[in-house]
Amino acid sequence: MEKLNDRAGSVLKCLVDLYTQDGKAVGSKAVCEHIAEKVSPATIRNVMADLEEKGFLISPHTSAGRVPTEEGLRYYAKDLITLDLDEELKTKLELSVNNVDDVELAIKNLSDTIAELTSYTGIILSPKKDNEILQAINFMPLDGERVLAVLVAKSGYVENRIIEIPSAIPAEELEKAAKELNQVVLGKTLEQAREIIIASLKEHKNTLDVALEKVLEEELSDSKTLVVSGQHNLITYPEIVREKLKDLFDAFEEKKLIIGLLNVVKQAEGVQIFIGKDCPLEAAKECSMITASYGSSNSDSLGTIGVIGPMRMNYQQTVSIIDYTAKLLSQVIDKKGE
Amino acid sequence: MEKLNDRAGSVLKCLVDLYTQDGKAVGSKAVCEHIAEKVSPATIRNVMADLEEKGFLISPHTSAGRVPTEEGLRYYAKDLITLDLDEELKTKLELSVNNVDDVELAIKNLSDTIAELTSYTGIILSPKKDNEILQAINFMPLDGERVLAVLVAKSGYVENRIIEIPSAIPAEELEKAAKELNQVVLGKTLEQAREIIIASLKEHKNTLDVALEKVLEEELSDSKTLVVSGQHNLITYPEIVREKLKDLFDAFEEKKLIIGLLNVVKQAEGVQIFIGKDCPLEAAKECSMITASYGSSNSDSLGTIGVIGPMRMNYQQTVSIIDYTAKLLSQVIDKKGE
DNA sequence: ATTAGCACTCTTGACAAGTAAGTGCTAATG
DNA sequence: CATTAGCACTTACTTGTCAAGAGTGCTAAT
Repeated sequence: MEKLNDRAGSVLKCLVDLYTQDGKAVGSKAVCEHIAEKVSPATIRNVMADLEEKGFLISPHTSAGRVPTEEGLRYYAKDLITLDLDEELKTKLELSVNNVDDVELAIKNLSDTIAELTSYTGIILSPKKDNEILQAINFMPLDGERVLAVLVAKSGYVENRIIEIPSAIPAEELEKAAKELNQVVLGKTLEQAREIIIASLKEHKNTLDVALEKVLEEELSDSKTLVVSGQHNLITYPEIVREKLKDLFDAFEEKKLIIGLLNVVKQAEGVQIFIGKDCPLEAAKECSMITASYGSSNSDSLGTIGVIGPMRMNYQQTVSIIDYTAKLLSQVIDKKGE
Repeated sequence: MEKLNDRAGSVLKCLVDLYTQDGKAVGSKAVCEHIAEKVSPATIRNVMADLEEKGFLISPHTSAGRVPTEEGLRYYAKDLITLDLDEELKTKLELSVNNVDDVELAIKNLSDTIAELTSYTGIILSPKKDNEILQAINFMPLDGERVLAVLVAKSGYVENRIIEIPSAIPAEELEKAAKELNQVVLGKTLEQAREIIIASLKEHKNTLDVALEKVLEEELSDSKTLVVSGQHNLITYPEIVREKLKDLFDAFEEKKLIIGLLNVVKQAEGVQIFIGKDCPLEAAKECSMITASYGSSNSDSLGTIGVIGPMRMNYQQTVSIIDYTAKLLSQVIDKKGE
């Protein structure tokens, strides 16, 4: 993609900034009034004609000013914004994870805050639990045929499963089993723990281990959760027609869809920007999506954080927020992992 | 409210049925074509004029047919529908709680199914946990300053809390405490358990009890949860303007609002119908809401189940569904309580 | 009591004319 | 030579008018 000269850049930036405010086409006069350079509307018009030539702008009709194309927005988002976040916003983001030592809760809070700050929809995919470090494991007998298994990870994440067992196991037996298991499995990741249990299982057939293996398996298969905040914000943007809105909300409900999508996305480093048809989610083909990966620096267990909003998004601010939040969340997780 | 004669009733019923299909005003000819009685449009017109006189109908303008007023809908919902549910729908509802012995999950499934069957928004407020029967209680030491308390209720409901304790407590001590507590507290309701613990606390100051009391208190204050399903269905109805839609979604997000509202509502027995301005929720003043209480027959621990949809709702079917579901859910809970 | 017929009212869509907004082009300017 | 003022041109938006269509209320006939 060729580089625009300074003036063309300023005009495009100014036009996009104006356009994103209300989604209406903007004319040369309006740009002239808001641009730093002291030039006349006629000059702006010449530049705008060039930009249209290049495919960055388009006029809905001859007397309607111009609207950035997806291509134009892409150039804008790539080359014309600077990462720079208001101190106030930084503080708000930090506050939402302050004194929170449960990662799940931190994620929920951040997602909410992102939605609030951007007025778009915040989504956070939590990282796989495979690499969570087991801190404690315990069994509680409930009745003859059911045992509650409690797994606590170092991150504060707690999971319980009720396990059906074929025959009653006395409480002492259970305690012994738990203690033995603790010896072997503590400090390992869930993934490692699983392997160990499966191995030990092969040696001496133990009813409890069979059951526990099942627990861990479920754990791993269902190991990602998605938090979505502020969906209702999208209702505000009239250019998202009701039908598309419905599709989007359906997608949010059908979390699997989004999880799949974010898995595709998470490979890359840094902030990724998807504009219009770039969006890997069918329902968002007329929206934009900004994502970033986060995660502990010493593990490959990554999650993804993102925002979905209208195509006329405030890219500058949103990208900054996503960038900052991804780093913040990584810190939170790092701190827990210590 | 005076009673309408048979013919007026038929006309009102037929008109409302037609109206609810697409929300357009309906004329005498349309009614004539769908009503069982063999009468001419002119006759229908006379009846409609009467109904308008009584305040049940209104014409948007002289040549537009008629639309039921809120009053008209109220009469319709009260006197002109019969509780009668398709076997197929019954089966679908039953299937969604079949083989589900976790009450929380049953509630979620039912809410989803209601939303799916009605195309409106399903809401279920779960009953207070006060009357849940404790089946087991246990403590797991995590590190020097934190203990995980696990409470299991007979219903399968599990709650964990991480408790911060001022000074380390040895594992044996914890086990002993748990065992003692189990002796005293098992089989009691959460509410009773709380009282017992507070009492025992007064006798011998025990660090653990202090912490545990806090757990139970949180439990009680935050003892209701709200499940909302199929919000996106409301997007379909164009008469719900975007602004109202936003208000509604805001309300769903702000669950407290709805919880408060459903608390107000739950006094009554049987199905309650709120039409338009009857709705106790500000954002739903132009919608309708149908609710019913449910709960174990041998306790006063009630929850509420409901649907929010457009004013031109299929009252007949929706009321039947809510009625049936409330009974179904009560059964599920009764069965668990055994 | 019911109904056919008809005049009346009001919305809707189409069309025309006038207005406003914004453009592209040309010629003048520093 | 880049910039700009000026102007003709294009197009959407608005307003007004008109005809068609839908539905009503009323009256007179059955």
